[in-house]
Amino acid sequence: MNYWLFKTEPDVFGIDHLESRPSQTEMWDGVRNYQARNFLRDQVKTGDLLFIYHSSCKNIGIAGLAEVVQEAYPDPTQFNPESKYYDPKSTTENPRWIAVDIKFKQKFNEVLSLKEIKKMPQITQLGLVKKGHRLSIMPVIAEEWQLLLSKVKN
DNA sequence: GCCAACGTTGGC
DNA sequence: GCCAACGTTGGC
Repeated sequence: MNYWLFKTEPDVFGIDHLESRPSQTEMWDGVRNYQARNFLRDQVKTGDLLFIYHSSCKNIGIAGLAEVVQEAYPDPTQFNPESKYYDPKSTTENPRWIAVDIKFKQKFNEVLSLKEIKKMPQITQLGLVKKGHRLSIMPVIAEEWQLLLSKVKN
């Protein structure tokens, strides 16, 4: 089993939206970056756990926990001309983009802020603390996952 | 709103 | 296949 961090803008879709969805489950679509796509396609598996990370907002950081309940399938938005994620070069025979379904597990009482995470000397692998860190889907190694979880105030 | 750091595109 | 131009991301 693997651990992940999924980025999202809470003004658009955050941990609260996920919690209030039917079955607290949502299709994670719209990923249009090849590296992130490859993670979704090849490594994100049903049963994996992930942090929901809020970016581009007032309270930046890890806001909660979710679980992958359906692994890789073709992202339907790529075939929909009405969607802003429409990709005319993608075909049903050879879909370019991948979605997964995730289910809400927990909302943290306090967001574990990026500032705090950057202050943790043991966190060295996590993409968030690296330069650039623009991936919207990134792996979290088990040691760092446990450490981050232990810092969550609940 | 600024701007650095990336990713993508397209001419050659 | 190179690389300049352009677009996007995302913290600040």
